[in-house]
Amino acid sequence: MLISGMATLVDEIPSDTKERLLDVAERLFAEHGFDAVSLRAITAEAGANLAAVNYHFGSKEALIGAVVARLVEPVNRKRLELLDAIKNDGQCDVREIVMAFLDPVLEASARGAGGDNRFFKLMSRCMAARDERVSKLVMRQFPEVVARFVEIICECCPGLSSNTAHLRLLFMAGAMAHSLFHHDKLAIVSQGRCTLPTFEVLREEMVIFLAAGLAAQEVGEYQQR
Amino acid sequence: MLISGMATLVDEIPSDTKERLLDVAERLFAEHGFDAVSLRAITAEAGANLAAVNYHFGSKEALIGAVVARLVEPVNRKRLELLDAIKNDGQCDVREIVMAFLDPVLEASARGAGGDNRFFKLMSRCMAARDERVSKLVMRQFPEVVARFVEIICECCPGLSSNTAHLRLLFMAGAMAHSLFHHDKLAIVSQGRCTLPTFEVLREEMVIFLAAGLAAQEVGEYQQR
DNA sequence: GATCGTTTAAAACAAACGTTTTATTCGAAA
DNA sequence: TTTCGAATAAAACGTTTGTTTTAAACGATC
Repeated sequence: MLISGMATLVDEIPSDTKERLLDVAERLFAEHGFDAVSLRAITAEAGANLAAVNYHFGSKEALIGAVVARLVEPVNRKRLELLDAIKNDGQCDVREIVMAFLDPVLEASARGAGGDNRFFKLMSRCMAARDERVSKLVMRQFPEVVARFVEIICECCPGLSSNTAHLRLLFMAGAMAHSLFHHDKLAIVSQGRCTLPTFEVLREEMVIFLAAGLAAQEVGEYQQR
Repeated sequence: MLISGMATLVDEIPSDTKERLLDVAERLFAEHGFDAVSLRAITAEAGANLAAVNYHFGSKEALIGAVVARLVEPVNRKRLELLDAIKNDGQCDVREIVMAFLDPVLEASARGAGGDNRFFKLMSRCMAARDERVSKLVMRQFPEVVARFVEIICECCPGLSSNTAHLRLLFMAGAMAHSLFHHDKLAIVSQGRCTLPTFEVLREEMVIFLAAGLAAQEVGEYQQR
C-alpha cells in the first residue's frame, strides 16, 4: 500500500494510469465542478479501476490538488517570464501587463482539448469550493505573481498606491475569469443581439478594457494610504 | 399533500416556516454552495422538519429557484429604476452607469445579515451549478437588464458597437462579482501587504476602474460589425 | 525460474443525501 | 362538537458517494 509520505517518490515514476486520471479529471472538474464529478466517472472514462485514484493520489481531494497544481504552475511561471521580458524592454505599456497576465492562460487553454478555458474555470471552482483547503491550496500559488504584478503596475502607473494596484489586479482577474467562463452565455442574455466573439476578439477587447481600467486616474482617500 | 400546481395559491398564504427556510437557505447557499448545504442543515437551522422543504417547495432545486428569484428580482428592478433616473437627467456619465449596476447589489447585501454579498455569491454559484436548469433559471432574469444597459452604454460612449458594449458589460459584471466574492482573500495572496478595503472604498475604486474601461477608446475589427 | 514490490481488479463498507411515506397535531368551518 | 384540510413530525427508502479491503496479475531482480 502507498502512503502519502511517498508522494515525492511516486512522482518520479511515471504511470500511464496516473496521467490519464489527471487528464480526465482536469477536463471533467473544469466542466462540471468537483462535487458533480464522481471518482467512478473519472476512473471509468480513464479506463482505470475505481480504487486507482485512492491508490495513486490518496484521496479525491489530493487528486484535485494535483490537477490544480499541474495546471496553475506553468501558467504562473510563464506570467513571470513575460513580466521579466517587459522589464528588460525598459518601456512600460499597460497593455503588456494585461497580456502578460492573460496570454499564458489562453495558451494553456488552447493547448488542452480545444479552447474550453479550463484554467479560469478551475480557478473559479477552487475559490468557491466547499472545502476551504482547496481554496487555500490554490491561493498559496499566487503570492509571488500578485507581488510582481502589483509592483509593475505601480511602476507603470505613477501615483497609484499599492492598495489600489492590488484592487485593480483583483478587478482584472475577475473580469478575465468571468468572461472566459461565461462568454458563451451572452447568446442567451442578449437574446441573440450579440455576435459571439472569437477568442482573439475577446482577448483584444479585454486588453483594451482592462488597460484603460488599470491606467485610470483617480483622487481618493484610499489612494493616500 | 401539496402539488406544484398550487404554488401560486400557497404564495398568497404566508407561512413563517416557509420564509424562515428561504432566509436560512439564502445565507447557507451563498456561503457554502448548493451541493455543500444539505436539506437537513437548512431545516435544522430554520427549526423546521426535514420534510418541510419538499412540502413547501417540492424539491431542493425548487427551493434554490425560489431563493434566487427572491434575491435577484428586486435588485434588477432597482437597476432599471436607476437607469430611468439617469435618462431623465439628460446628461450621460459613465460613472452613473456603473453605479446603477452596482449599488442595488450593495444595498441588497447590506440589507441582509451584514455585508456578506449574497447576491454575487449566489449568482456565481448559479452560473457554475452542476444542474444546468439552475443557470438557465437565473439567466432568464437578465435579458431586459442587459438590453437596457447595453443601450445606455452605446448612447454614453459614441462609436461603441453593440457587440463591444455587450462584452464590456460582461467584463464589468465579472470584475464586480469576483471582487465582491473574493476581496477578503487579498490578505492572503498579498501576504499582508494590502490594506483590506472597506465596502465604500471597494465601491469607489470599482467605479473608477470600470468607468475608465467602459469609456475606453478603440479601433478594432470587431467594432465595425 | 522463484520472489517481492508495484499496480490493477473486484467487491464490500459505512455514511450522507434527497425524497417519500405514514402519523400526528392544529385550527377554522359546518 | 364534529369534520376536514393544512401543516408538522418522525421514520424509513433507495441511491450515490468516497473509501477500504481483499485478491489477482504483472515485471523486474536475484
